[in-house]
Amino acid sequence: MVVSQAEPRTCSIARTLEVVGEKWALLAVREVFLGNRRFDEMVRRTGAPRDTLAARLRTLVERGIFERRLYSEHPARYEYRLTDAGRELYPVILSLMRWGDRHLAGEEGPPLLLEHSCGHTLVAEVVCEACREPVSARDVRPVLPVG
Amino acid sequence: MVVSQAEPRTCSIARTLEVVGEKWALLAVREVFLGNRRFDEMVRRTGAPRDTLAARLRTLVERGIFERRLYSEHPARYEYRLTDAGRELYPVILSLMRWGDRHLAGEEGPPLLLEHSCGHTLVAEVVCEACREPVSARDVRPVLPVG
DNA sequence: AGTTGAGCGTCCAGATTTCCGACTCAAGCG
DNA sequence: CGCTTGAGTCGGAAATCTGGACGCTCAACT
Repeated sequence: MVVSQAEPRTCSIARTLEVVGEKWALLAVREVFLGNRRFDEMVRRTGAPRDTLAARLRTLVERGIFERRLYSEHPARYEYRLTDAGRELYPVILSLMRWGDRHLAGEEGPPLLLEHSCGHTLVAEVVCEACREPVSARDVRPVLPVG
Repeated sequence: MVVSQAEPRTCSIARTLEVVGEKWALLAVREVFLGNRRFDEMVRRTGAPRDTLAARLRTLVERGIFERRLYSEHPARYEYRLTDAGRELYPVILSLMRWGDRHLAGEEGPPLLLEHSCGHTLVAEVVCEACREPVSARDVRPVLPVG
């Protein structure tokens, strides 16, 4: 009897979204990538409600995306820094940004540019690590891991 | 008077998240990339509540990510297909998946593998379109567009 | 000394979303 | 006829999000 196991898949996409898929989470991550590590600054730049952002930062610290670091004693002040795992979210941020640049930027073009150390404006592209070719959905076939 | 315009930025990341950032949206997109274009199938594979998924599909169609296409008259049945814009979300999906594979897969490894047409298992990497080098956050500097 | 302001939150009440199970409706199957 | 499949809708409970007010500590101004 072949059971067509149609239970919800818990793929890596779903798992990742459980960590950073809540509202405002990725915008908080964006701000830290842009160098704004402080609560008030993040509130201003993201537009998130203070309460919501506070909650989000708490869970992102718990989940190992941010580290809460004391940067001033006395008025005890903390800033949020990316952990290594957090830093590896950069491709996610770049892909989202790229899509928005292409599909949602008005005539004025993208509202933010990134300059790569090679001297060019960064345009992010996803390639296959093995052959270095750009990847499009039609070149890819899903395979169940041997288990 | 220098006004430190700290109003919420509407960057491309925020804009993109407004389109696909709601709960279940990207999982619906994932399913269609995996070839499951039908409502019931998506419900089963994602685990989303039926009504939430129905709402999500509606907005994703409105926003030009999916096309709702009749595949059977009489019992009128529709399936959801990616538009060109939707197909370009592939890098987002791949980046999320990659992060999950690295940081959230248990001992059994990733729950799903992708085979690239080059013959290797796909490992997605983000490179700078200009110099083809892998991009890391520290090689990048934000620049405000001349306006 | 008193006031203002920055920085970093918490608290609360109300609005929105999400969730879940049950239900509908229209075929097609045996 | 009664069961199954496909694609939803409905209603009420639960969770999440929101905006505004408030608290606290310190530093700087008047």
